[in-house]
Amino acid sequence: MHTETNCIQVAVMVPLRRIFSYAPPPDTILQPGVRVRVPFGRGQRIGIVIGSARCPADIELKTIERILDTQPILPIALQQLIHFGAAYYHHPLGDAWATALPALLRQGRPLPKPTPWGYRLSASVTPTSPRRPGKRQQALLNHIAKIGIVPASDIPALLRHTLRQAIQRDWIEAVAHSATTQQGLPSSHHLNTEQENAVAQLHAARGFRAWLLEGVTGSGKTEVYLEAFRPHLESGGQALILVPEIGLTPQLVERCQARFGTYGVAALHSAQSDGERLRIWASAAEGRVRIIVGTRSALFIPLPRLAMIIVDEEHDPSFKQQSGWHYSARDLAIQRARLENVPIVLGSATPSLESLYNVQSGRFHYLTLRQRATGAAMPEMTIVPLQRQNLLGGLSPTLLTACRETLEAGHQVLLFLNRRGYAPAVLCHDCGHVMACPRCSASMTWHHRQGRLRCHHCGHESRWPRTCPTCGSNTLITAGQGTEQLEEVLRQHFPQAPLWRIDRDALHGRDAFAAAITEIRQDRAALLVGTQMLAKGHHFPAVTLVGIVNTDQGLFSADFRAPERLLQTVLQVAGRAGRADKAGRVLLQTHLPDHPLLQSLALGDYRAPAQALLEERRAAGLPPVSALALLRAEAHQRPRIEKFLSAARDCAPPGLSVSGPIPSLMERRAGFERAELWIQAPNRAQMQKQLGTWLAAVGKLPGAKSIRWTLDVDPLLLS
DNA sequence: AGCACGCCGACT
DNA sequence: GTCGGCGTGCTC
Repeated sequence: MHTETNCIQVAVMVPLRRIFSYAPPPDTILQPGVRVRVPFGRGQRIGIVIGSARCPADIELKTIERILDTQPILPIALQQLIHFGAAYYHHPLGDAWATALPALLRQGRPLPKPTPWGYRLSASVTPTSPRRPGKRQQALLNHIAKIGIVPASDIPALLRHTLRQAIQRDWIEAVAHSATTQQGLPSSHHLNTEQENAVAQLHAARGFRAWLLEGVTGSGKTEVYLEAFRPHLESGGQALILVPEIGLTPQLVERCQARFGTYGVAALHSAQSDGERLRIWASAAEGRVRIIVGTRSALFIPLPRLAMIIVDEEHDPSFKQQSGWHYSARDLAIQRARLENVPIVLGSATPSLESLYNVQSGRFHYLTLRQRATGAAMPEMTIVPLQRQNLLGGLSPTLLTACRETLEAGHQVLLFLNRRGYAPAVLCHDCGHVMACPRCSASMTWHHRQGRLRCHHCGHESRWPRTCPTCGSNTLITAGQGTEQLEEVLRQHFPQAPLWRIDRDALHGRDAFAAAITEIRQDRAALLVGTQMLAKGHHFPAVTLVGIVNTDQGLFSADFRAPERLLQTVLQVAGRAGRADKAGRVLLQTHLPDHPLLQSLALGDYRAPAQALLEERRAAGLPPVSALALLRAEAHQRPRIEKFLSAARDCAPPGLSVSGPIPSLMERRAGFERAELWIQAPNRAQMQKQLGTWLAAVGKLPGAKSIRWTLDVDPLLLS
């Protein structure tokens, strides 16, 4: 005779692929999605109630220590999204929950009390406080007087103290909820026919539907997003915009604010403090903020009246989390849209091959903007062959001449080089020994200003070696160019031209970047040198010449996605340039002028070369045509990872094609030897179905505990 | 992930 | 003779 009792299943916030059962506290009802504090090991942990089950009464269970929420912390659709994402990427559920929640909630802190929707000037004509407003308070009062009712979300964290004082002194009063019937401001631009068509189709959408909005740079995609929101916002809905990096798209936030500020607009990103993020999170959950612009993690923000999701620059690899839970915010956003039954728009000038493939297979609907809304012509692309040219710091005479002409015409030049530092390598001129990182299989980068050799992969630093460690020679030289060297060469060559270097080393913090952008916008002749940072978000109207300094970097990478990224990066950088009255041109420096990809790219079109790459992927059986996952392993001794991965390969189910172990692209990183298995399947569904049971077996393999291993489903960057 | 238990090298 | 290295095992 077996007796059974009720037990509560809890996803504990530890990276363990299992659920734990607890005895419920007496006289309680626990809904799924409620946070609990549970005894775990010799300490306590936060967990999420997943459900309840019948357990044999003779198993001794610990009891839930404390219930932290009266209501589920996330609505059911988001709970389902986390469960789907944990299952799809085969990540421990508790850890997926931990990733999805703001830090303070993950730590068990209470939800903040609902704050007022907004503030207005107090009705009392004679303030009870005898004190006069201070400088800051007066500024705040003036601001509120001008706007009428200011949403709480529009008041910067800096002014919260000022605000609290002003409320205490009865100058300002809280408004409980959006009593405003205000509408967004009308669009300041007329939409062109293409934009109108796109907006009309989006307005007509009901329920879930995924769109790819392919619009050349400058075609006014943002305008389409904003106008697509309008009716939803007017009927009380909320919108979510995901962007790759918020620091690079402040204009998007500003434009939302300018047009729909009365509805409540907030940005969510990692530069904010935990407290700030939680406040914004809570105000979105309460419906006080109606538009959220955020990076990857904003995907999980609760929006009770969600009406539409946008993923801007959907091709950008930063939507894929590279550590911990390896999820793609873009792909999960589609799942969220499906679960919440709302339309989703993926926008890009250079869509990912994944999205193009989804359009071709009918999963996505397609919208296109071919004209630049500004009326500016697309820049003209020219291939600059480098063979047998005299290069000055990696710059050809053709590019230097073009720079001079552009500066003399009073315009700006943008030189793109995706390499920080002075030189990517230092080597011995006598014996060829390369100064390598002792902990990684990579060369050390020379940083001239700091006078340090630095490894860009693990942060290891050393000084310039006095002599070659192999042959003792003292003739050590740099090889190759980075942005720091480009800056030096250009300053010598064009001493009177203002020069801006835009990379992570030259600019510390968001403010430095914003300040540089403001200066650059001053519209005088100048040289801009930069990395990836220059390629995203900002438009530089005075730039009429773009130089791609090292095009070939993207042609030699062992990452099968490198050509796709090269294509996207070049066209994105090219799109930064020019405006209606100043035609732009782009020079592509290459040692392979006849390369078909470059030939095709030089026509300035994305679709033809992208389609060619897609056909190559199809022929090679690579994503997006098939499904791919990587089982990566790291350990100090190479034989151990090889033994582990071989054993894993040998227990794989027949439905998965597993190859390897092969050394990772970077064989050693931060002192760890690295290798991987490539797992391929005809499609994602089949992959997903078979990975689960296999992974359970892999976890039980000898060595599985002493080797660091991770599964990356739909890997985006090989490393 | 933490944290404890458990066997082999250089130190008070 | 101990302190401590990290291999392995467990967490309801």
